[in-house]
Amino acid sequence: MNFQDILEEKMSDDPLHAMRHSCSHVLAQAVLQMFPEAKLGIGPAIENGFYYDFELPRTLIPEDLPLIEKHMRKIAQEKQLFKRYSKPTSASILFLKKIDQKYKVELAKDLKKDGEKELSFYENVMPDGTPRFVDMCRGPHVEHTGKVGEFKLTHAAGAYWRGSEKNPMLQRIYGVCFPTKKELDTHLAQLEEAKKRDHRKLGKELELFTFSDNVGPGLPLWLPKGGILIEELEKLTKEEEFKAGYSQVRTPHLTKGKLYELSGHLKHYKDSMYPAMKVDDEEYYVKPMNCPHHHMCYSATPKSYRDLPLRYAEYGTCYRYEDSGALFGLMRVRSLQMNDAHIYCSEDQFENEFIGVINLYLRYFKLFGIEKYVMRFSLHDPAELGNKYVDEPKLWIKTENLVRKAIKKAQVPVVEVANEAAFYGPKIDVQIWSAIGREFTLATNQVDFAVPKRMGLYFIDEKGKEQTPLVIHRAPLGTHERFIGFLIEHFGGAFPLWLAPVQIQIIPVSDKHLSFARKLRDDFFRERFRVEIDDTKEGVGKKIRKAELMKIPYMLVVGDQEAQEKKLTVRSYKTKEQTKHTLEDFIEKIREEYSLRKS
RNA sequence: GCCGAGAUAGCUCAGGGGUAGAGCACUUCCAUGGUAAGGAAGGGGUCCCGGGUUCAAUUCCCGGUCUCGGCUCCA
Repeated sequence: MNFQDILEEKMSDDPLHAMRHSCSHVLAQAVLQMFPEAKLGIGPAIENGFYYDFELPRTLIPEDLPLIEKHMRKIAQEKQLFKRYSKPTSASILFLKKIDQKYKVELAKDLKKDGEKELSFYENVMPDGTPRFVDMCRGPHVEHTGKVGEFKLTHAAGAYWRGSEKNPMLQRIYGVCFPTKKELDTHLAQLEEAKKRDHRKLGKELELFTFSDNVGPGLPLWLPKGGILIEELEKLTKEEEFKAGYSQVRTPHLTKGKLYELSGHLKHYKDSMYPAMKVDDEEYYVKPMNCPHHHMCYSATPKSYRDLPLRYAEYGTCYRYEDSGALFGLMRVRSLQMNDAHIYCSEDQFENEFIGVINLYLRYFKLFGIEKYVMRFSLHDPAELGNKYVDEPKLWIKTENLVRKAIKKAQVPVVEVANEAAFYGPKIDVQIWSAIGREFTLATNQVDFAVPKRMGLYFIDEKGKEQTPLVIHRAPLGTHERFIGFLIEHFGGAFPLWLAPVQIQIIPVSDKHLSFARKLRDDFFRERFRVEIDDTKEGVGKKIRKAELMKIPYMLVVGDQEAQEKKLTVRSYKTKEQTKHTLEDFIEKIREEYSLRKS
């Protein structure tokens, strides 16, 4: 269950919800007018609009959508009443029989099986009583089709019936819907704005990363400017982890398959791993995760309870063979560098450690100004024990309660969601949305009560007895790929000074001022600032424009004036204002701005 | 992986069964400039790849690759 579904549940008593859902009925009716043999799937309201799934005699083409919209507008004008019945009227039965709605029949049977006593039907009838459309539906609906608001069909796409890839694929039509034209237009304009922030577009424009057909899908190549983002993030996390008592380990990208047989990953993960390579009669894999490697670091030497908690961190590079259709810019890739760490602790230490991790998350999010996220407490599903999850029913409950207690103590709001856990334990996932509205897990904080035991990890307790440690897997900054993808959109490409690949652009007024510019650049280099000189033979205006497009925080125009006055003319990307500073003052100012990172 | 759409210059895109187009970028020359595009000239293409149809395919058809919109899956 993703946040979209959660939202939908929350929305169901919202008047907007009834309007959008009613709009989906209008869509269904319109589609039936165009394709009388269409089979209806489901048509819920979603955030900002609605969709409806259909089985159609032919594939929709983009030109179909305006035609369907036209039918919809006519239906809206007709002000057909929405009438609720606990069973379909005779007119509706006729209607239903004629079109043999097999998906609706399947739904009705399942609802009955689930103990739903009474199904409800919504009929659309003309003001004179002529029936036009009927749908089995829980409702609620607006009074008549004239009240379905302002809508626009946005796109069509395939979608499995009832979300299962075992089922046939239906055609889904998406639309947006708002009470007024103005709100609709505002929303559409916002979508356009969001496209400008799309990390795939900005990543290209700002020369942060690229993909190459010669390298492969989902394998991003970080260009120098993107490399700086990576360097800066790693600097930050290493400082934070140092302060929080982590130590850094380094592990190879490869391992014998044996390791994953031992850990249990092979059973649960094989499909999303690159296939094994055979070397010296041994199967080797590229690692899809770092945990088993770290566990081998743990077990390298005997551990005492005095050693715990032990925190092993590594920006580990992993490879996952994700479905080709799932790849999406930097947000879903096949090679990823994870802000990983594993905390080995006793049960008594667990709560403190877990809360420590949550607080680290919150500190990072505050630093980046990340406000729109949801913490999802991902639980197991008892029905999937022994299959998707390790078969330890009692340990699941126990561990989930441990986490629940820690969450309560940390006072962070979470949404509990079943059947989202890792195979080895419950987790807290931080859900965020990309500029175009797709949901992703940005960061994750997991508890593992199973793998350490399987792999024979232990420590000697106070009584000299062997005990299995709990392991917390944590990745507050997720992976470089997804986190930077998110940051690009979050900042719209205009990074704060400490992250900006180029912090200062020096703009000489003419060639005469190049040597002055170079001397200045060296002054900034000494202070470890990232500076570039625009030494092209362009006018100042053009150079400013280029620096603005690259969203560089500070631009220094240097010419005769600056040389004479011994002052710098500074243009700020943020304020677009020009100010004058001595070199010393300016360095002091940007140093201060830099220090905000540490707050 | 599944359903659908797309791929033309470094980038953004137009075009179309018979010498391939624009803007920006790039190179050179002129201009030596003051806060979002100075002027001129020039170079640049396997029209994604492989097959088929055709006198002729970048264009039409089939297959593949990659990207995109979704579904499924997931950091």
